[in-house]
Amino acid sequence: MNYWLLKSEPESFSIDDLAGRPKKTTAWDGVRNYQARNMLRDAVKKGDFAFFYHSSCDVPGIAGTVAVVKSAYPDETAFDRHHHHYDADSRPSDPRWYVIDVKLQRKFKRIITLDALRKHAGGALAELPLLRRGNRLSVTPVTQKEWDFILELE
DNA sequence: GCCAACGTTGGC
DNA sequence: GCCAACGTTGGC
Repeated sequence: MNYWLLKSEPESFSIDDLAGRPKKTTAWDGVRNYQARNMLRDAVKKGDFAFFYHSSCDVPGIAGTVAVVKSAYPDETAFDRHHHHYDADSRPSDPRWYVIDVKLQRKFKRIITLDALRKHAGGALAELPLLRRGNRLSVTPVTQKEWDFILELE
């Protein structure tokens, strides 16, 4: 079992949007970066957990946790020519992009802000990819120790 | 809106 | 394979 951090811009999809979905579950679609795709496809598995991170917003930070309820399968938004995430080079016979299904586990009472996380950039969270310079990946791994530590910050 | 830090594209 | 130009991410 592994832990992850998933980024989303709350203006397009927030933790409250997830809470409003049937069964509080959604396909995590729209990942269009190969490194992130590889992790989604090959490493993230049903039974894993992930932080739901709000990026590019007033208060960037971790808004809650989700459970991975389905391992990778093809991202159908890539096949829909009218969809914002359409990719003509991804075909059903040879899909290029993948999704996982996630279910809301817990929304934090208060967001664990990027600022709060940064306070530990020299210590317990020194290796957290999110805090590394220039990090832009929307799917990154979190160790068990980091996971436990961050939960204590709520 | 700015800009750093990437990733991708395409000419050569 | 190199690398300049361009696009995207995301914090500020």
